[in-house]
Order: sequence, then structure tokens, then C-alpha cells
Amino acid sequence: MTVNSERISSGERREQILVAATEVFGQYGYVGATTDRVARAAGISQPYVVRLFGTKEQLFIEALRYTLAKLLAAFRAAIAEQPADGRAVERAMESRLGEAYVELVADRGLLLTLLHGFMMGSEPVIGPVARDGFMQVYRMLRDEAGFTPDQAHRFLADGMLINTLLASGLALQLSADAGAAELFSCTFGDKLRTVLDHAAA
Amino acid sequence: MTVNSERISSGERREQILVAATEVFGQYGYVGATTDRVARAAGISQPYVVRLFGTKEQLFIEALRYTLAKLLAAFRAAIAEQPADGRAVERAMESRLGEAYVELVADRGLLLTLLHGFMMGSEPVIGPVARDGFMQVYRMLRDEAGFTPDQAHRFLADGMLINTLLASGLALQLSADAGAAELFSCTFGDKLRTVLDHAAA
DNA sequence: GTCTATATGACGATAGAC
DNA sequence: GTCTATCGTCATATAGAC
Repeated sequence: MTVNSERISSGERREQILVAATEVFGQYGYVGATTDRVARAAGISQPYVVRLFGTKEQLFIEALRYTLAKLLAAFRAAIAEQPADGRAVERAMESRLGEAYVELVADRGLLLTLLHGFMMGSEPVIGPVARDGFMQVYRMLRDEAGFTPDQAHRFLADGMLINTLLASGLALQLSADAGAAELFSCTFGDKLRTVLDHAAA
Repeated sequence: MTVNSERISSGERREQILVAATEVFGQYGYVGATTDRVARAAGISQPYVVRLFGTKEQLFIEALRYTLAKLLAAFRAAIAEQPADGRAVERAMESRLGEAYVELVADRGLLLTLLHGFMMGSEPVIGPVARDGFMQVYRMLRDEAGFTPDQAHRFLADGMLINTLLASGLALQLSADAGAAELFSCTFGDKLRTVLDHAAA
């Protein structure tokens, strides 16, 4: 088989497009993102994006499902994580999950696609997908990570504050704003290094 | 002077338009909202909205500033609140501020305009306004309400979770989802009644 | 202070070829 | 599996009258 000019399967194309869509939806929001920009980011033509996903709304829903699946997979991995070295102190569950989350939402496209989804609760077809994903996360924390309801609540609350701090770009003015530095320190704790590393990039 | 057909001052018009804009931006997002819809909600023509605010971006910025001012005013009032009746037990500061917040963001237009602002951190002119507003809130909690940095952090984190729960519409499926009910109970505590009352409306 | 008319430029989706 | 061409719609902003 030829290597580059080969026609690839629609399954692979769909995945390529979803990656591009997550980035574009994250950057421009649901309405501001255009199927044309998604197409160019994926290296194909605009009508083909529409052909494969039907409508822009369907494309967004698939992209949202895709990011939610990534989030759940990251949490599942963190829950199952065991130190390879027996001597290593096993970090607490909450610490592992928190670190996994901060790593994940360092991808701005993923973070903002997620947030746009949560904010579209009144959309008849997108809303249910977002709510369902959110509650799946809650149940995973409670039933698989073993959190109490209040532990899960506090973990999620911190997560939503992390979202806001990162989305608003406050990380970029930490050196100029002592209050922001104080708030970041409280919010991220030992995850602060991770955030600063990603913010620099 | 005539009463209804009187030409009103541009200052009054601006305020009318800002109220309409907050509602429309909240419902459709920054890009999805049109100056025409804002105009119709305010009962005037589309070009006149542009005339008074210059551009749609400027209109959004003014609407965002307007909602941030409302938020700060509500917190300032809650901080200053004293029981009129001496016998009444003064509620804790945190409880008063929490209640004020839930009352405020029961207005979906206000809530979503705020959230859209926070999510637009990478926009060169909107981003700074949003970040500035957020940090003003933080400083008010710390310096005027007397919160420690960690108290302020936890209050804000809860606030951001409240935003997500309300924006995503989870309040509407509380009766059908035991997990959601559990999470709402942890998150809102004694503010739960307030939320349910507003959700019903 | 406020309107109508309109220039100008997208965007989503369809038709149909290869 | 993928493209080019294009239709219909709608949005921001300007011009200029009243």
C-alpha cells in the first residue's frame, strides 16, 4: 500500500476531525467556530466535514463526547495507578486525580470545549450530553475513587475554580498580581509547578 | 413633558440596552448574540445599538462590566448587612455572601454573561476586563469580608461549581437523578431552597 | 435621538463530479 | 472518499434622512 496519498478510512478521518474540532471549538466557542476552520485544521475541505458529521451541531456533540471520554479515561487511569516501585509512597487518591486533571486541562482546546458544553445546558440536544458527562465524573469519583459525597463535591468545586483560573488567563499575570499568586497557591497547592510549566509553554 | 413618547437621554438608553444585552449575551454567547436581537429586546433599531456602543465587542465589554459591578455591589451589601432586629442571630459572613451569590446568579443572563467573560481570557480586550473583575471579587472577600486566603479560595471554588451546576441545567433533573441530588445537597447546603425556588420559576 | 436602506462579508449546507 | 462550485441566509457596520 502507498503511504501518504492513500485514502484513509472514514473512521480515522473522523478521529482526525474530532481532534481538530476540539481545538477550534475551544478557541472560538460553539457559534464562533466554523466548519471551514475545522476542515482546514484537519487538512480537508469544508463540505467533507459536513458530509461526515451531518451538521455542525452533531460535530460539536461528538467533540464534546470525545473530550468527556478523555477525561473519564484519565481519571480511570489515575484511580488504577499503582507505584511501580514498591518503596515509593503511594500518593493519596485525591492528589493523583488532581494532578491528572491539571495535566489534562492544560490543553486549552479540551478545557474550553468542555466548558462550552457545560454552559450550553439549555440547548436541547447538547445539554443532556454535557449533564450526563458531568454526572458520570461525579459517580466515578464516588463509586470508583471511593470519595464521600462531600469529598467529591470539594474535588469538583476545586476543579471548576481551576477551569476558571486557566480559562480566564490569570496564570499569565501571576508575577504582576500578588493576589492572584496567593489564590493560585491555595488552589493548586503542589500542582502549582505543573500549571506554571504548562503556562510557560 | 409627555410621558411615553418622550425621547429619553442616551444615558438611560445605554442602561436599557445593557440590561437587554446581558440577557441576550447570556442566552446566545458572545458570537451567537446579534446586535439585532439586543436591539429588539431593548425596543430600538439595530443600527442605533451600534451607534451608541461603537462595536459589538464594546457592547459586550460594557455588559460584562455591568454584571461585574452588580456582583460587587451585591457582595458589598451582604458584607455590610446588619440584622434590623437586634434579637436576630447574625448569620456568618460566608453564609450571607453565599446566599447573595445564589440569588444573583439565579438570573441566567447575568450568570452566563459572566461565564462567557471568564472564558474569553485570550481575547486581548475582553480578557483583561474579566480577569480584573475576578480579582476584584477575590480582594473584596479577603480585605472587606475578612476571609483568609484559603477561606476565599474555598468560597470561590464553591461559587464556580454553583455556576457549572446552574449553567448546565442539572437543577432540572434533580428528581430523576439521585447523584445530582446528592451533589446539590453538598454544594448548596441551606441555600438549596433558594435554588429550587428559582429553578421552578 | 432615532430611523430606513444597504454595502459587504461570512457561514452552513447542498449538488454533483471524480 | 473527497473535491469544487454555489445557493440562501444572516450579521456588522455605514450612510444619510428626519
